[in-house]
Amino acid sequence: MAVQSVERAFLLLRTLAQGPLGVTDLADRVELPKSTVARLLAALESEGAVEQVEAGGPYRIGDGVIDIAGAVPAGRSLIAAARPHLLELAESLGEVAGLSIIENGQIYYLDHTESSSDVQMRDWTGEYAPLHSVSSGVVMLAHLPADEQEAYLAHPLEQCTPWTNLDPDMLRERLIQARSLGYAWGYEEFAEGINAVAAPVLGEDGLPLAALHVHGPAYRYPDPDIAHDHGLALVAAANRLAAQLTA
Amino acid sequence: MAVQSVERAFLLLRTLAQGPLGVTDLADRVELPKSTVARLLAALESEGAVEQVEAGGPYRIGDGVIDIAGAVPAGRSLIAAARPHLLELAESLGEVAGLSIIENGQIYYLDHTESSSDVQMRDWTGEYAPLHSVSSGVVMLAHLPADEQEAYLAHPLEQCTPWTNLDPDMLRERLIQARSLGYAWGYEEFAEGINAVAAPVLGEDGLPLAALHVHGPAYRYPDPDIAHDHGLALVAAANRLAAQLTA
DNA sequence: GAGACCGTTCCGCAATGCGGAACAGGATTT
DNA sequence: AAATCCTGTTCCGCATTGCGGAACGGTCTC
Repeated sequence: MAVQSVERAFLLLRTLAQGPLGVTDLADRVELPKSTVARLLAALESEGAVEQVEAGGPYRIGDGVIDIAGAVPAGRSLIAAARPHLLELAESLGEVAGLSIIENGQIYYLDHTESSSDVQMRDWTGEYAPLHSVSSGVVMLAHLPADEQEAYLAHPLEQCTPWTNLDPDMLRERLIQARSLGYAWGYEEFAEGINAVAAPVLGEDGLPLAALHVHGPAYRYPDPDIAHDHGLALVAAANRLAAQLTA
Repeated sequence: MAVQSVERAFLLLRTLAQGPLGVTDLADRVELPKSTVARLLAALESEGAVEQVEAGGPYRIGDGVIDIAGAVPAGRSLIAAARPHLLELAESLGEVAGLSIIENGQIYYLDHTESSSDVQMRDWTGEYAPLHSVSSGVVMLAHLPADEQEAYLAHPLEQCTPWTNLDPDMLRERLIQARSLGYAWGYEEFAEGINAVAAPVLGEDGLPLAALHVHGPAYRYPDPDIAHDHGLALVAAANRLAAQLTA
């Protein structure tokens, strides 16, 4: 049994979210006595959660709720929006799918589907990776302005595995290719035994908002016959997510 | 005396708005017993207002609050989002700061900081001004599509003060300059004795959502040595607000 | 002037929320 | 391996708090 007053308070808030209402009207809709509604509204008003449009008149949602909601990290709604796309990718491609953004000049993993394969793999959600060492980083770097790309390539690059590509010229070539193809593969450059394909989720300005990727164990992923098709699947999913985010 | 449970529930929500916290930590910060906090969190969780990041772990703000806030008309959240930026501008530049949008082909002032200077100035919140006569209008007009700019310049322009610039060719030149600099100054063209600098808050499509401005009395504002710097400060604040709004 | 309807306020009552204590589980330390 | 610490969760006796019916003041309509 929850706290009745809190339950009722949120009932009032959700009802007011549909549009401003007076005490009597609100009481009718939520089927509570006017005095109860008035008292709860007074309490919500003290918290800034509701406000009267004019003295003695209808109530509406107040800045108090907006301030609380506004403090929520933007990435949280991105995760919610991307989640169905990740599940679809994981289902159709048969490997783990993930979502990441650039944060502090690195890849930050926001979300992953659960690993359902026989090989139990580590979940990188909440972790960071250098841009150049993962396909997500490569595809997002590829869509940053040239000066930002150069600034990144000019700073010391981390050798994550023996296969991590550190040569700036080869990396530049790789960025060009990623931009051209729309996706990129990474082979054991960040973690040994892990390969991944990624595509960028672009904003209307062409800058990368996020990246979607699918990764699997290097010993069986990818089968060369499917590498390009998986790349295209990532591009398609990323484009669908981008369209949704900018609608 | 408000409803204690509602008061406490919102205290928890505001505290969680600062970042996810566990029950014990939260109880310490709000100085309530753990069982009280746990019960209120359970109630808020039932409403979707909070959620546990992981089972048995920290709590964070939930979609229930975001959904309620999301139902609020956009202008209301724009004012809330812009407010801290206005206060910061007013504080750092030492003059009144304001927020406006284009409404019905005119500037509509949504909000202003309070005038703290020795010269008491009028508050234009809730009022309109012709686009060409104020720097806010100029910077937003500058970022509208060319056909909309031409349509505006083709219609009769109001002479608000003897200094109001009405020449279409000079106004076109001014729009080009505003677009190039990112900000614009207006000298007594709307109200005698008032100068203002403004920068546009642009959406991801490059179209103006709003404008931030700072204005002061013409006899002392701006000091020529600081005009460019204040312009840049407006640009920086507008860009930060834009980033926040489109996250 | 009477009636209708709104938001607001009051107050007796008992249901609800409170908070101390205890519990279960996981992590850390010895 | 055992003890300790700390977390989130649950329980339950108690009394404070919230409830809701009734009344009030103000505004609008007829």
